[in-house]
Amino acid sequence: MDRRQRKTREAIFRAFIDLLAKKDFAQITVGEIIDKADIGRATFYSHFETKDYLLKELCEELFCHIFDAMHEEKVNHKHIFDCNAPESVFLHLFQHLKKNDNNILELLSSQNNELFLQYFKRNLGKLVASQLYLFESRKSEKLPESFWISHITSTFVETLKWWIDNKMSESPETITEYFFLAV
Amino acid sequence: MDRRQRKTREAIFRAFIDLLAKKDFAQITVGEIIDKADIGRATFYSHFETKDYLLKELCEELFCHIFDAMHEEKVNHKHIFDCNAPESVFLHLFQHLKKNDNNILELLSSQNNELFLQYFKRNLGKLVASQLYLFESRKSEKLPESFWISHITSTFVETLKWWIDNKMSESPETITEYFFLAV
DNA sequence: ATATAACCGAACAATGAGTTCGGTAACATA
DNA sequence: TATGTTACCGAACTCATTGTTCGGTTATAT
Repeated sequence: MDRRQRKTREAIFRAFIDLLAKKDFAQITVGEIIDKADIGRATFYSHFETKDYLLKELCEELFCHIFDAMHEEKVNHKHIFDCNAPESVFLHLFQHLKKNDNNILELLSSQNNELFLQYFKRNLGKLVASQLYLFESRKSEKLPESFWISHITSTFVETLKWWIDNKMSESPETITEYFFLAV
Repeated sequence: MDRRQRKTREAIFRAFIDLLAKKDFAQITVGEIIDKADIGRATFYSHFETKDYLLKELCEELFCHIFDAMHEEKVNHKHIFDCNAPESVFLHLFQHLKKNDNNILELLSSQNNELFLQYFKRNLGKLVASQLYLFESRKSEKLPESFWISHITSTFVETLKWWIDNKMSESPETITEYFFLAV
């Protein structure tokens, strides 16, 4: 990819995340983004069809970043998905989220987290569904599978929200414990 | 209240709910609302400061409607909040929601339910907090109270969402059972 | 060295938000 | 029934924002 394209794209994302930390998505204008990113108007529209697509691509990038990083750690340490420690997948997720590599936390500030978390939930659901055997219990037998998957996924996201609202003061280990107690 | 004011207000709400059933809140314009409601532009703005306030007032009205109706039933039948049947509060909520008196279900269609449910959750949280003793269990001892309240509230809302997505084909009794199994 | 592709910037039309104002009709009160 | 008040109409208006266009300029790849 052309270095110019890459720099422009990064400048837009940076400006966008900065603005998201301050105000709601709906209130952010394209004018503000291009001013902060210091690029021309036409350039913005040559990169992103609309403001909504910008958000969508940002969410995708963050999401991939989290799961790719998780995947790498998995390969290096080789102790994830250990059947004796089913909670390790989620522990790693919480750990990675706390690292806040790409200012993810700013995106997750209470105003806009709904947007990313919705996206997050849709994809996390697939992971949960594929790892459902980890959650077998007395409860799961009495509930429809789709309800059960949806409940686990939602509980993860709600746990994450609670953690963020609490300034992430607890350790990832503690949060993982809360998650498995709740679910 | 002046009959003219009441009629105008109702026409606006009606048009707004109709539109919400078809498209996302962000895509609805004031122009569409006043066309459908068949009123003047200035009239709209004399009733509602902005489109956002219209949504806020609609949510408040729906929310009050649900809880007021619940309150009446409570007075008439006198068997809610029976300590032997802690689930009855939530059963009544599910029952009332299924009745769909004011086209609530259209507002809760998957596109926009996030908005109302957020509002719903904020207020339901207070109810849960005041009735927390109903949920005492092995789990609750090990979790911070604020986490526990937030989890119960979220699980209720997520259960409701799942029910709506499933066309509300289950009975309120079954859903109440699912809710108490999950939480 | 040269062709290509990205960027600039300035202008443009189109849309929607929210306001203003003079005229009309419905309401409450006496 | 007469009168003053208040809500509504409708049409025009300003303003902010969106998304597009185009000719000129600069960075990049080969």
